[in-house]
Amino acid sequence: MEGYDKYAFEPFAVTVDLAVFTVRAGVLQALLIERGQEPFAGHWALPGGFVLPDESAGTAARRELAEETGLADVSGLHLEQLRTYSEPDRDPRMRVVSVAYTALLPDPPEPRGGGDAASARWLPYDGLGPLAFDHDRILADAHERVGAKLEYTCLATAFCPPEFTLGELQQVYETVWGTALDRPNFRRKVLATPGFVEQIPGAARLTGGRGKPAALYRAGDATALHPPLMRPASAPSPASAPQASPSPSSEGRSS
Amino acid sequence: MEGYDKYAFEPFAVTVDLAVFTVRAGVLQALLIERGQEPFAGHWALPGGFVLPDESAGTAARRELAEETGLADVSGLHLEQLRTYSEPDRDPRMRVVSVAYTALLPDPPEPRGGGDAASARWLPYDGLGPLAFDHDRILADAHERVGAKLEYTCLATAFCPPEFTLGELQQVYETVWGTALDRPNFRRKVLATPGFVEQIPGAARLTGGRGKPAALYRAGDATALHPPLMRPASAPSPASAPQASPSPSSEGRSS
DNA sequence: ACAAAAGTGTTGTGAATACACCCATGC
DNA sequence: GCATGGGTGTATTCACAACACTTTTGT
Repeated sequence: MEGYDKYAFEPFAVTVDLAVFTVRAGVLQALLIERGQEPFAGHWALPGGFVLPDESAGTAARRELAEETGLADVSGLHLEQLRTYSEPDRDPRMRVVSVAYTALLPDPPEPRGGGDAASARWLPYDGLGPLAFDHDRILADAHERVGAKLEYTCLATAFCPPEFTLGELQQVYETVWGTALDRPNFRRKVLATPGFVEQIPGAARLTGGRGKPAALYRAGDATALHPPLMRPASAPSPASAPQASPSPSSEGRSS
Repeated sequence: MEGYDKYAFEPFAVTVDLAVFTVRAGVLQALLIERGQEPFAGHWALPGGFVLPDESAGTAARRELAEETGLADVSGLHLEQLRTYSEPDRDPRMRVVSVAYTALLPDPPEPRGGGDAASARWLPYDGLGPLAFDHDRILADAHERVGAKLEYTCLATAFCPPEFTLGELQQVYETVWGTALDRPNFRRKVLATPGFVEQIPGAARLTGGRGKPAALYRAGDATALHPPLMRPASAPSPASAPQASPSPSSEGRSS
């Protein structure tokens, strides 16, 4: 490995895989595509695709997100690099190194993207069967990361439409964490954090059809939560985040 | 991008870059190598190298770490994936996608690795001149990440030798964060977290040559800090961690 | 009237801060 | 003795959890 002979090695393919989440009706859902061909024909897989020669992985991820969701404007969506999966045997066909990204969207349209996706669908995160490649692990890593970031960032608003109620924001937390939160305390905490949300003066909206109309809020410009909004100590908590060595990994091609 | 023609695209090189930190005498230091050839001849760069065809990026990172530090046993060291840098123009020679790793070590030997490193040295993190490629950014990202993880994990012990005093542990925090901490409170916080450290019964050691001998501790088996040990609100705090799009990136070849 | 959902108030407990103070050692 | 660093105690402040209660809507 001295010089820079481009063809010194078997080439590596570099791809992106997308773990796209949304919260709909109190259920955490992930965007998945059904594979039409081997390997893993018939299995669900994460959307993704090759990084093109002149784009960065981040650019490729946003391009794939647009193709896969069919959304016209994907520029405002939250998209964040998760980690890279590079086990040599991730993909039986060839050596594929995949940079995984996590995306969060509000009120998703049914996909059927304009892109090449065979059949893209939103499926509930809980109770997913085994996915193709190591996509189970990627999706689980993404879920863990999103759950953790809700604690110390204002990320939750990325799941919400431009105008939302505090109840809806709370439901994001409860859905991602899988725990119930105390409404008065949640409310105080959110409002006490400057820049997390800003109230829209006159606006209000009914949420469940019944009950008092709720005030509407917009996402603020803050990005961090100080102090954090910690989830109640319940689960044994994975806690030791992504390690270096033991990282299975795989990738999915959508086209 | 339909099939799987291995040579459909200009090949991507996949490399690892290492941001290796240590704390010596209250100074945060990074392991860097001096580049002997263009591009960036004479500049300092992160150690790193190609991922070989049959190894994962994590395996490659640990191999490079051993080569670069010259340490016989590198298996116990903390090594963790940071993120991947993939801007198309990172390296002027060809398309290089680099998976960056962060490593932490205690009381480092002077490098001069058995490896191929031209001239590897520990340099103080503060006041580093511009590094080769986008290694400035990688190193800054790594520093930010380590600082953040000290808050909510037991990572600090990775900077310490097998037996250490609480004063030394505190110095790790102070050095990485660049802030002073209250000793009594730090002590209570650490001891109140079960599994963070465990005292070695009879042992004690002088630290500064003067003063009362300090009790010795070993790293415990805990991995998370609940509740976290937050750094005093001071710096504007980058807070919004790695985003997707704006990620310059580069790589360094050591051989 | 009742249910459902938003919103407010209060109170007790625990944690973090900011100190003051004592102990052991080298010089 | 004094400087240096380890170790203990304590009071104030702050944040949070828990829960009772009021308000506004639809049925």
